[in-house]
Amino acid sequence: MTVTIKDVAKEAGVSIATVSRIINKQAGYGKMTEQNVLAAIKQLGYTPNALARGLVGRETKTIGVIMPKVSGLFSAKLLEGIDKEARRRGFSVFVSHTQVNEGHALKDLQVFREKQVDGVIYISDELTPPQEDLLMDMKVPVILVATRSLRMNFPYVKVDDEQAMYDGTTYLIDQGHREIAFIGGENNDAIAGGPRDRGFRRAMADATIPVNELLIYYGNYQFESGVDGLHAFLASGDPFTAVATVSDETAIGVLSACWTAGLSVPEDVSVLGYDNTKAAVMAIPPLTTISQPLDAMGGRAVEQLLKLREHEEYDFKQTETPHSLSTTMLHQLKLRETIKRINREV
Amino acid sequence: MTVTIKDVAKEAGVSIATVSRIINKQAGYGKMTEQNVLAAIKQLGYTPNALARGLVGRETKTIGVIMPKVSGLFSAKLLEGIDKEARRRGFSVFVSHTQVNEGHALKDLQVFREKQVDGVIYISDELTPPQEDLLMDMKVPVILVATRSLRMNFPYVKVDDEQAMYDGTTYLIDQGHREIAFIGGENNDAIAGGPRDRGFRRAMADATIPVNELLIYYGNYQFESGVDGLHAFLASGDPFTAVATVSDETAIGVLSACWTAGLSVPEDVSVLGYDNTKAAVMAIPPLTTISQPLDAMGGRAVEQLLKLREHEEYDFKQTETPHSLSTTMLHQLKLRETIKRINREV
DNA sequence: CTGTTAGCGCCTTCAC
DNA sequence: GTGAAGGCGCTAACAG
Repeated sequence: MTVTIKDVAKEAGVSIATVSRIINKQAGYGKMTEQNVLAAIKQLGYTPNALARGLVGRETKTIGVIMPKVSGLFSAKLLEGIDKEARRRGFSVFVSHTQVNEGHALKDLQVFREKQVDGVIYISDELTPPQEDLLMDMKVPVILVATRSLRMNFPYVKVDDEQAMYDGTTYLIDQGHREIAFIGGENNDAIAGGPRDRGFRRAMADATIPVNELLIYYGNYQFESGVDGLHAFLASGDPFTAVATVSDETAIGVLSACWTAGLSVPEDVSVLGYDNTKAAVMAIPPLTTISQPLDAMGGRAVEQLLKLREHEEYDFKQTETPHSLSTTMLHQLKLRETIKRINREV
Repeated sequence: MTVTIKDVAKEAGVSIATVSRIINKQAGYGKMTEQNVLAAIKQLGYTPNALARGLVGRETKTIGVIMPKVSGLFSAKLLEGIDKEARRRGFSVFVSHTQVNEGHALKDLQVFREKQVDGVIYISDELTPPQEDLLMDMKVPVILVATRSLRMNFPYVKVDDEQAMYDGTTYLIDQGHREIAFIGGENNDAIAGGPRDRGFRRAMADATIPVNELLIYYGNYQFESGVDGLHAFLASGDPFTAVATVSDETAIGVLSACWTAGLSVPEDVSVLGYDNTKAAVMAIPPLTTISQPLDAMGGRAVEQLLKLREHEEYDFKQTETPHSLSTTMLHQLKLRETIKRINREV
């Protein structure tokens, strides 16, 4: 049915071993035979079978990516970086857009294992113990992006979330804001939510501004969290001049809710985002946000992943220090138009 | 190194055939042996090797998806539908977010072929002849989403773009608008751009409103097209009260440019989007748009794909009528807040 | 009910 | 330089 290496061999009048060598550009054959074989290949329309190749060769040139379906834009940007670098290196990418359900990620990892991916990139969610165990069991390189593992020492690629949030909040304070509301991450998770929460609080503390717990809301990084958060703040009756958030989408939710409530941004309330996805530039007004170099992070992730693979390092037992291949990328405050300076009368 | 079916067989004291049967839930073995084998599997931590399986079984339980990196939100919604249905049926999804470059899609198809995907879903872009040829050559089922092939008879899943745009435009007209600008698709492509362009023009014609070519702009479905388009219209000096677009992102670009220009929506200008992605609800003001049931379309695509596979129909020569598995989904006008009624004085 | 035996398409020693 | 042969892990007929 389908044309195989054997057909090519016959057509070219050589053995399959020779064909294999030529396909894989290994040395050991004459210029002439090469011509013949190449001709036969073209003539027959031969395509190598990656399954057979992977079966014997023990590499599939495939890397698996697990990412929660948080924000389309967040994923897109990250994926872009991953995809580009993977492609450059001749790898394909299997993405599992883990849906709502928590169980899926584990199942997807299992599928990755069965499909023999050469490595996995795990994005932005907290790893559960079963996942960690499975990952260790798979004996493949693993890179975490925008997240960390508490129990294992998987190398990660991320920004310093606490510092980033600290810087963002400090900027707000420097602009004269004192009553600052904050919309945090899911259950204030230990991974991204926790550090950002701490960053916010530390900045407030350093400026000796007490934080008003009524102006703190924990959401899930989505648009809805932004609108719900703003409503909660409004309902509290306590005044605030700014709201800092943990994602652009959430910030846009705030923008939207403000608009609905007749509050104008930044005149009535300033808003700070996080991520610097395309949504930030599309927002009205354009969103001032803490920028994560998402595409670079994606590229870096595959780079480190392959490095890990070269070293055949598939063991990630917990240690004191972070894995040597871990990378902390630089965040940056991206000034746009949602934060206004407040002149306080003394 | 890795544990195989053979190890399990030895551990359980049976033959590999029996193990295989049990794994695949085929009939023919005793309760007892099943217990033993299952125990051995668990004990050894055995996982089937999908490559070996695919090599012999001639199915990989994998479907390949090609989609241009147009809009993160557009893709996300569609992918959600695809992913969910595929998962439900035990399939994995390989997505190729075809980047900027046109050459990539063909290369990715080639990779799909080598990896022996069981079918491919091709989204939202015009197929090039080489792609069509390759697809035919691959002998796998193919479904087109939000696009069509001119030369081949691949079944598609889409909305009636012309009618949808006609309806949207007509709505604008019914609301009293006459000077309506239009931002179309890339080069006015034959696939989505063409029909939408025609739909717009037909609606105008039916209302006996001449279209002002200065108020027509062809972009690429992105945010930037919206801002550029609006600027072009403004520069023309000709008055307009509404702008119809071919994507939500473009519409949001218009919103943004209006905001910058000090025009308020919908008071000064009404705006119509297309797609009804999440961006539409996040927009300020929330965007009135033509809704494509993206998630349903995605689900439908895999459904039809697998149906094709059952029938072993891999031949898509051009015919008079569309393929019987083609589906036209219903579009719908999603009224929100970017279109205002105009009362014209007579 | 269960084991034996062929391959699936390819790569990789090992001879020649 | 090139060919023959032995698997990679698994499924699918055949035999029992």
